[in-house]
Amino acid sequence: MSLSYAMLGILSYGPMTGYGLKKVFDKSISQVWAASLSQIYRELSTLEKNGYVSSTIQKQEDRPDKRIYTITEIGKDAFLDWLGDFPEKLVFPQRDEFMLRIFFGSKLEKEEVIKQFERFIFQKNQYMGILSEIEDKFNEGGNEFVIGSAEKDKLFWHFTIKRSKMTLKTVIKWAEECIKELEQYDASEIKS
Amino acid sequence: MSLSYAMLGILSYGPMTGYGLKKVFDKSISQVWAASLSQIYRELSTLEKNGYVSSTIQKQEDRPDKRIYTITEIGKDAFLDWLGDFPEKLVFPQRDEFMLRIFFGSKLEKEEVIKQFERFIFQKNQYMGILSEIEDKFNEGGNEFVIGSAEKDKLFWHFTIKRSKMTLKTVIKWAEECIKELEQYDASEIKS
DNA sequence: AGGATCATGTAACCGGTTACATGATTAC
DNA sequence: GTAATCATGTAACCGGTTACATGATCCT
Repeated sequence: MSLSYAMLGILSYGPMTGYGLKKVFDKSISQVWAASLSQIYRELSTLEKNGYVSSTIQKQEDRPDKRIYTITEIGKDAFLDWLGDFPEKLVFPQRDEFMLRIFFGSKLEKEEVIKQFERFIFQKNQYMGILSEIEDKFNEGGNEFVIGSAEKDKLFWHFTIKRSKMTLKTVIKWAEECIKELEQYDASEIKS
Repeated sequence: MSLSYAMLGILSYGPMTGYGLKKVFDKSISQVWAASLSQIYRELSTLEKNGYVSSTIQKQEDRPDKRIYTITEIGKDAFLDWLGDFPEKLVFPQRDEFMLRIFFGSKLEKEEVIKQFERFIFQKNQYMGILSEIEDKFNEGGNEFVIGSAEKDKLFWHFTIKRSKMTLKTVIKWAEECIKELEQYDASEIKS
């Protein structure tokens, strides 16, 4: 399962609590793999049951006790096996609710569809801004929760952000062109 | 649930069997929303239970009997409601196994990573070819299972294909640039 | 002879989401 | 005072995947 390998990958940089893992997900990997806290805790207990991680409890007086997880040798091996074993086929699941609605767009008024394309563009632009901020902080070296401070780690992290930005730019362009095509189509309809 | 609306959307073009729905999914909507047969049958029975579709059995001698589903007025209303009610936030789930591996790419040999990028490019190019074929057939007007033969239906179908092609082109470019950056990084490493 | 197509379903499993439960401390 | 942060979990639900079951006809 991918979630478990994502977690093992993070733990390969150092021991951490479940709560800490969640932060790393949110601040860096979530671009690529998202996880909820309940999922993380559930998965940690099965990882421990299978011997991929071990845990120790650290008592704290002012805060709740921490359960700190450490990756085992077996866990490291499993992670590296998974990493080296790229899947033969990369069938990315195609389920996009926005696209599904566009597919049936002929059943809506043209104005309504254009409004939705514009909303789409607005939100994608917004997300582009957020991404740029994340990237800036990262380049300044500020973000403590981006694991791996080595230059090579940063290169790969940059690759993931780069892909998000490139595809964002593309889908925005796509939506703009769709609006144009819709308007042209409409104009030709009225003439004929 | 999106699957049910996808099915209602297809049935709004005309009555169909579960098996027929599967074909429409595979030949056109699967770009945007995929479905398996077992899912379709399960969903059809709940749709019928809730009064969104009704069914009649058509006896056949040489083939198994057909259960033909027809969308009801309630079903049509529900579909149009859903279609008009675009979601406020389009948070597309970010879970991509390939990207997850790239994220941890610093733990692999450079050559290994490049090999994976090249495999990625190869497969995306292959898929681009398939898409173009689908598009050509569609433009010739050949594909019987693309629902809705009206010009306006075609326009929206074209939008979905267009998006797939544009994003494919972009991710291929992304992977090519990553390879270049990896090689440049490696060269600078050796010098220093 | 063997696989694809037509045609319908059931059951188990797996992983992601949401809700529930608890409770102190700190920052605005 | 109230929201966020720290910290850990459990339970139910929901939807997607995989496997199982059946069986005729058509194409190579």
